[in-house]
Amino acid sequence: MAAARDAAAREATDGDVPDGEATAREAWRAILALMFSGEAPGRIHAVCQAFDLTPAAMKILLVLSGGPRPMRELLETFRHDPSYLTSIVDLLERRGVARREPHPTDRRAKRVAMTEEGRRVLAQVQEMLSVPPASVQTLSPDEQKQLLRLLMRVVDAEPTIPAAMRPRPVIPPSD
Amino acid sequence: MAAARDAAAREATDGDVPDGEATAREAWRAILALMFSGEAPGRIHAVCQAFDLTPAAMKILLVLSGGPRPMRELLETFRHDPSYLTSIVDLLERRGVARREPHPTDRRAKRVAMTEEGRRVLAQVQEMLSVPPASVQTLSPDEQKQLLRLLMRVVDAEPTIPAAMRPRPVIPPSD
DNA sequence: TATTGTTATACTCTATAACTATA
DNA sequence: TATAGTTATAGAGTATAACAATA
Repeated sequence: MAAARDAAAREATDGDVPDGEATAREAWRAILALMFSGEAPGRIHAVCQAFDLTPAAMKILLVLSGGPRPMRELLETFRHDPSYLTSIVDLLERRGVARREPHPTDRRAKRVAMTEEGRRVLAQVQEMLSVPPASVQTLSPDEQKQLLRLLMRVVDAEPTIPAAMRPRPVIPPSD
Repeated sequence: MAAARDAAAREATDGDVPDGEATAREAWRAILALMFSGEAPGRIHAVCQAFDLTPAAMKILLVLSGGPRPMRELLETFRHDPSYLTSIVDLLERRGVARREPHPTDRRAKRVAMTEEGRRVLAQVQEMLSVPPASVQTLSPDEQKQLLRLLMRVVDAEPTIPAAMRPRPVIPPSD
């Protein structure tokens, strides 16, 4: 822990960061700023409240949209404590959005599957979360397309992002 | 609360969203995905642990970089409960990164100011947070510049983002 | 013996209610 | 009487330790 801090201190004091990395860093800082301070934190909070789910439970729900998952796999994905995952799945079951089912081959294990109610809730959660902050509309339609194109490339390079969370290309209206 | 859910349900079921908004929405979803599931959550957690600060305390520190702030103003900015702000400032004082000082004109009020140690810690925190996920390097240097340019425009349109969190333009090396 | 998951418990983060001091 | 901030306390959210069942 002290080691990490020392490394940071070293880099923070001498300013000769390669230029290529500097651009990526500033872009990343922009993304952090948008998530940390704009309308985002309040809205995520509001969505969780509206559906009586914790942020952790909501993220699990997003992953379950891809199909039933053994608890073991969810643990690897989220790096939670096993007992905490138990409580999250308990909550999801109480809300009726997911249920435990026996693992087909390993009788020790259980799988977690999304219910029909879960699909309905997920659709609404995603709808509420997806509303962009007004500041994005500062960009022209063309610039917005540019931004989406670049961000999709970045997201595509992140293997751990569940399919339901990935942006989809916008198809121009057919009429 | 039920009203918000109903509105979401309505939008989630009929798919005729205006195309311009659809692009902004997908771009925003990409940003959410990067923050929710990539390397980001673990790293934010790690930084807070490394400096023994809570996420809330770290955000206050970022704001204080702009100068001393009355607690009242911090409450407006973060919409926390007053008693919770008290405990956050207590923590910042215990860590030696900020201190309370009397308000110059209103003897009821107090201002919170960053210490020299606070400036050192802030520099290291920002250094650690600013490391972009590897996926950003998927983009060419030119594309990274494009991305930064677009994101800076969006961030500039968000008035509540503190100066210390805003991305800075990358100046090409002078040699 | 190792692995999957649960129970019981404790710790951290955040909010609510009642209070003190100043305006 | 209203406002700035604190204390005491309660409630979520998350982790640690000991355990039961299956492999």
